[in-house]
Amino acid sequence: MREGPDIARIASLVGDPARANMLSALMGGTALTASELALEAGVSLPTASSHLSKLMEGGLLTLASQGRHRYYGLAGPQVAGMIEAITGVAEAVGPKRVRPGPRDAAMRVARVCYDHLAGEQAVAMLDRLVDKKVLLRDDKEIRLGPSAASHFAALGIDFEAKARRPVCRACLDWSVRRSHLAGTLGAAILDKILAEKWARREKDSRAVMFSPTGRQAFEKVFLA
Amino acid sequence: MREGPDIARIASLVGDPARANMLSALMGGTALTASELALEAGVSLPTASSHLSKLMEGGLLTLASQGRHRYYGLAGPQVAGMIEAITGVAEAVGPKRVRPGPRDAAMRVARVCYDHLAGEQAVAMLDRLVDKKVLLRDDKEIRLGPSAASHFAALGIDFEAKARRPVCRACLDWSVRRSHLAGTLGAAILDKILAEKWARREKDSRAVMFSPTGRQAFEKVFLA
DNA sequence: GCAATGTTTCGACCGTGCTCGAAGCGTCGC
DNA sequence: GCGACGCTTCGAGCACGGTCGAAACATTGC
Repeated sequence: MREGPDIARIASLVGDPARANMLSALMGGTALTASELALEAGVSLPTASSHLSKLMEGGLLTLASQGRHRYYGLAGPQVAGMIEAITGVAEAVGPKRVRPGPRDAAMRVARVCYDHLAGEQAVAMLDRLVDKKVLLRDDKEIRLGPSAASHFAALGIDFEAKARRPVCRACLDWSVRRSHLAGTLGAAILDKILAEKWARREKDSRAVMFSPTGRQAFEKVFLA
Repeated sequence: MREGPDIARIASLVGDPARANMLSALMGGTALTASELALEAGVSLPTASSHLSKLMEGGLLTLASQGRHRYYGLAGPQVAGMIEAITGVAEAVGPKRVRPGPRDAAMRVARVCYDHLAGEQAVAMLDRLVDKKVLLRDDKEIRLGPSAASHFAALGIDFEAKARRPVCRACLDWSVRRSHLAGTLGAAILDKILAEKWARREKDSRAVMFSPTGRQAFEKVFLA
C-alpha cells in the first residue's frame, strides 16, 4: 500500500541466516570466493551459489571473475553502512544473547577460517611476523619479506608447493577486529600446527584446541 | 557459523512487506494504532497484530497503551537510522523501478491516508491554513487557532462531532517529505471533499481523483 | 586431448512463517 | 450493568523459499 523504494526486498535479502553470514564475512572488505562463503555460511555449495545469485540480483554484491575463481565483494560503502546499521541494532537490541560458553571462548582464541588459522592467536602471530620483518604489511596488503623464504624453510613450512593462490592475504578477524594471515602461507602454517599435533580441531566446530605442550611450542616458534 | 549479533533476525523482521510498510509508516515519528498500521500495511487486523508482536519482541517498537488504544512507535533513533540506511540502499539499487505510471502520479497529488487527505494537495492545504493562522504549528505539533471554530463552521465542517481522537495531528507525507493534516479535522475535511463530490476515490487504490470543477472548488476554499 | 577443480543449474523435498476467520479479552460510553 | 469498539489469540490453510544431491558447465594444468 505504501510506496517508495522496496525496503522489504533488500531487508529480506539480509534476513536469511546464510546470506547474513556471507555479508558479515564480506564486511572485512576482501572479496571471497563462492567456496569460502559457503564455508562461512555453513551451507553447501549449491545453496551458497543460489544465495549469491540472489544477492547479486539484489545489487548488494559485485563480482570479479578471475579464471575459474569468482570473487564476490560488497557492492559499495552504502551497502556496508547498511549492514553496519543493522548490526548496531541487533547488538543494542539483543543483550539477551546467551553469555559466551566455553566453545565460544575457544573460538575466540583459535579457530579455522576456511583453511588457515584465525582468532587471537592468529592475530598475534601475524603481528609478530610483521615485527620481525619476515612479512611486510603496508595498509591492507601483506607481502613476503626478504628473509621469509629461509625463515619458513627452517621451520619446515613449504608454502610454494600449494596451488596457485596468493601466498599472503589479510583476513579480518571478527572477534579481534584485526587482520590475520590467510593465503597459501596461512594454510601451510595451519597444516604444520595440525601435523605437529600442537592442536586438534574440535568436532563439528571451527574451534582449534591447543594442547598445553602444543601451545608452548607454537608460542616458541611464532610468538617469541 | 559466524558469531556476533544476530543480524539476520533483525533484517528478517524488516524483510516482510507488511512489517516494512508498518515501519515506513512509523518513520514519520508519530505513533500509530494497530488499526492504522493494518491499513497502512494492507493486511487484516489479526495479521497486523501478529506482526506487531513480532516487532515488539524484536525490540524494534515501543508500545504506549492509552485506554483501549495501543500506540506503536519506533523504539528509537537507532532503529530509525537503520530503516533509513536500508531505504537508501533500496533506492540506490532499485533504479529498475518502473517509471511512475498515471496511478502513481495521481497518488503523488492526492491520496487517502487512513481517513484523511495526503499528497501535494494536502501539504499545500496545511501550509495555507497555517499561513492564515487558522491553525498554529510549532515544531511538530499542530493546534487550532482562535479563528478555527468559526472558519470551519462557515465551511460546514464539523470536526467535534467525531470520536475522541486528537483534532489535529501532523502526518509525514512520503512523497513530499513534509507534514499534512491528520486527526478528526483532517478526516472531516476529507469527508467534506468526498461529500461535495469534488473528488472520488480510485477503486482499489488510495489515489483521490479531483474533477476539474471539484479541484477549482477545493482550491478556492482551501488554497486561496 | 583428458582429468581435476571451482561453480552453477536442475529437480525434488520439506519446513517455516504469512494469512485470515472466528472467537476471546479488555476498555470505554451510556 | 450492556453494547460497542479496539485489539489479541487460536486454529487451520497454504505458499514461498531454503536445502541438498546429482549433473552440467567452465576453466586450468598436464
